[in-house]
Amino acid sequence: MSKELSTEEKIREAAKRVFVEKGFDGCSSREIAKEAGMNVALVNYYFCSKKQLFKLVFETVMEDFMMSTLEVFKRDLSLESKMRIFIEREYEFLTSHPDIPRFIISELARGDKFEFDPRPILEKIEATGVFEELTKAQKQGVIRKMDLTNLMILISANCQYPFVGKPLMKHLNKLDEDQYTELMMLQKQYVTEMLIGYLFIQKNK
Amino acid sequence: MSKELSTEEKIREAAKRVFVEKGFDGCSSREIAKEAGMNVALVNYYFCSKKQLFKLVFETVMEDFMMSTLEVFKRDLSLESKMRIFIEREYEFLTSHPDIPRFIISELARGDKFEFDPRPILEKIEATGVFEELTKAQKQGVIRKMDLTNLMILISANCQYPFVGKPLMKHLNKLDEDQYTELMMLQKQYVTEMLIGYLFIQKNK
DNA sequence: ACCATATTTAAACAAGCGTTTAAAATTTGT
DNA sequence: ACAAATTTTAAACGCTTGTTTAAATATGGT
Repeated sequence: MSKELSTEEKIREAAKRVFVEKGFDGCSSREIAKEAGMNVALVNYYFCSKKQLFKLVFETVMEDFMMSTLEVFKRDLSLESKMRIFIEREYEFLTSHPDIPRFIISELARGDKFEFDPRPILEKIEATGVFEELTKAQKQGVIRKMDLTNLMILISANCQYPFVGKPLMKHLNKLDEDQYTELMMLQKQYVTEMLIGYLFIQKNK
Repeated sequence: MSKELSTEEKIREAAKRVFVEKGFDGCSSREIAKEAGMNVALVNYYFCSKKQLFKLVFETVMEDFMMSTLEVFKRDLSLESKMRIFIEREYEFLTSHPDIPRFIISELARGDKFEFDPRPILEKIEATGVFEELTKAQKQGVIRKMDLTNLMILISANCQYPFVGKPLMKHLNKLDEDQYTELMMLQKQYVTEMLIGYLFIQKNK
């Protein structure tokens, strides 16, 4: 049982659910308190302000999101295997948390709401060794040479967009949840094949 | 001069700017009125309510966004040319309106705020003949066979994500506006090459 | 058992929200 | 030029917002 949550934790978890679903502007302190089954004043008692609670939630969501998939680059595998597993994990994570990247992007877009310092998360990403590995692979002619930012966008686009753009695609194609999940299974395969095919340089000239 | 805008038009244009930038929940009627240089009461005088003004703005933004690029499919060109021009136009449009897809997706995600009927826009899309052309090309073995929704997501991902995810990428890579624009030029080329290479079936076995 | 501390509560605060009102100003038709 | 209709205004409406207060309750150490 996960009943043994403290008041502070209950509020944090409720806030995560509500913030991710509705955004900072789209919900009230009272709604978060209600979701946690607590009094409104407790939000400020434990977290000082709605803004500060949000900042805390945002940072943990951001870290969960980035780290859940990048771990694979610490493993001892070929780059191609890592890439395949990374995409697999990304789709796995996003299937159960499809609204997280949209949340992160939307909130970062209105950055004046809180000051987000990307350095801690950047250091953790760098600690996985992704960047060195990719740079090395480029020098060795294993993968296509391009700015790592372009490469990152290419991969993120094909992993995240199918979930970020889900509301749009569901509206235009009138799909229910099951149909969309099925589409994502296929999408993952197409994306993997396309990205691997494009990024990795074929040896047999 | 574009000074000859009526009060109604001034409010509509101001609302578009503010809504797209901050979202429905992120702004007030008073902010829109101020942006238009008008009295608050005029918003409701001309548009009945904030919600109705939003609905109107959303529909026009949606149509502009979808139609600005799909027109190319009405032209008499090879499918590959159309695809290349489509991607070109998409990057062109999104370079000057980078926040529009994020706006559309974010607002659709919280769909209980207004009832959006996708049928009018869908009919216009179908009138361009894209779907028939793609289906025909699949039957003839010109392009890879897959559900058109998967195909649409594949293309949208690689065109829209670089702009939708701009806040995230700018934060993680500490890029200024000029650097990002430059990256998008390159991104467009990679994406075009990758998509054409993957989707179109090579003839020389 | 008691007291100090920590937690939780209901109530209230000013400020901002979307919207309405009714009067003022302007435009229009004749 | 005048009256009717339209447009614009300032002010107010009731309600919700984030936050604070002070009293009530629960907890823990001695």
